[in-house]
Amino acid sequence: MAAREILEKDGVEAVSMRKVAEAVGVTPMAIYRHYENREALLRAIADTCSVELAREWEKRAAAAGDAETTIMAMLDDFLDFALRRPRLYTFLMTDRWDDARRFPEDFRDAGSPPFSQAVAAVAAGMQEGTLREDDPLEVTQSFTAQTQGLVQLYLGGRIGLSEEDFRALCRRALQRVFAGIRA
Amino acid sequence: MAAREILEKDGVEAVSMRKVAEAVGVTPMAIYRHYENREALLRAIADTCSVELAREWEKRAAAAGDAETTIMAMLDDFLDFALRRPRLYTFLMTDRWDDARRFPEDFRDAGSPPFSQAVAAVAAGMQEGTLREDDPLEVTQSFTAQTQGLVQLYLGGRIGLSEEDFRALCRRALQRVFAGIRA
DNA sequence: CTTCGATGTGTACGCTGTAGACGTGAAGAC
DNA sequence: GTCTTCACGTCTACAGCGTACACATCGAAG
Repeated sequence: MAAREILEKDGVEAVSMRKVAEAVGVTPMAIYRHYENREALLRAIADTCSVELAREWEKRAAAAGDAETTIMAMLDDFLDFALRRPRLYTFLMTDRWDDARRFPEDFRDAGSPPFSQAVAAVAAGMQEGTLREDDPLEVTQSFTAQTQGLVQLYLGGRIGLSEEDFRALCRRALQRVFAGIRA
Repeated sequence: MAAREILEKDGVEAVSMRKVAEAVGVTPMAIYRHYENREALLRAIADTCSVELAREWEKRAAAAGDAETTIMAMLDDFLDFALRRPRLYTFLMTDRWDDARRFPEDFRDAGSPPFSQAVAAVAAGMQEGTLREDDPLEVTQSFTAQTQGLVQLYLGGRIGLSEEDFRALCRRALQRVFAGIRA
């Protein structure tokens, strides 16, 4: 998939049928034999990447430790992805999808693998008593949304910190969710 | 500013020089006498809207109550804006700006009025003892990022809830930040 | 009256997604 | 062997985009 390389390098808006066609060595219209339109092409890329990403993350899911430790490790994985492949991240996470996976239904089962793993960690934490009894799905979403918000700000150029400082900021923010901010 | 109406109705990508020109009753190139290019035009819209928004929010800033109450009220204001004018919200908050305001420097002073008000509320909460002593800026960012993340998911069609349910979800998420999730 | 700057128009170029007509070669039916 | 079909590709064309550039208009200042 040559289109995916263009995407990772220059962002979605750079993925034009003509450029993809040239990269593949074919005329632009030939692509339409395989994808209904540009949107469908982009979606195919998104699906492929999601699966890949899920497989990457699954490997480290079986780490030992309590829920908080596991979740902190997941944060690092997530930031690795977001900061090393920002174009792909933006494409997968923040661009508008008309039929994207939806919370809560699609996340109940294996809809979004990384998210499911986080939910599992949270549920385990509640079982082992290190996390307060609550809806695991919502709790997970509470802090994943926070990280996504921070990453979005960072990638949007709105946080003037070095990558390292930003990662530390994310960790502190997440820790506040664990600890609460109320006195 | 006719461009702004197009933006609110159909989103940034619908704001073309030709459409704006037609709406104003002028040829596309005439716009270039007033704005260097499309980017500059968009930025002018963004600036105007930011100022308007800041003025709207300032009105309700002088509410009584403790920090938590004040912040919860601000959440409602924020969601009002995000849900009633989603195109404008996305444009102002999530689209990439090359020289957007940056955290933390630009937010230290009056860089972002609504954000500053939230920071003030947090600082007040720490002073009055209802919030744990911490960096007010970072604490504020911790929960504003969460809300922005949730809104982004919602506007991206990734949360299949009614507006009312979504608002409730945001409130619960924010309350978890106050209380913490740790047992 | 002339000059000048601000403001507009008209035309054109290169980019985009994609519709529609056409070619072409391999697979299966008779 | 011939004929049909179909997947796959090309070529051309159109409407839309941002915008560079040349030119027109017009009120004010000299």
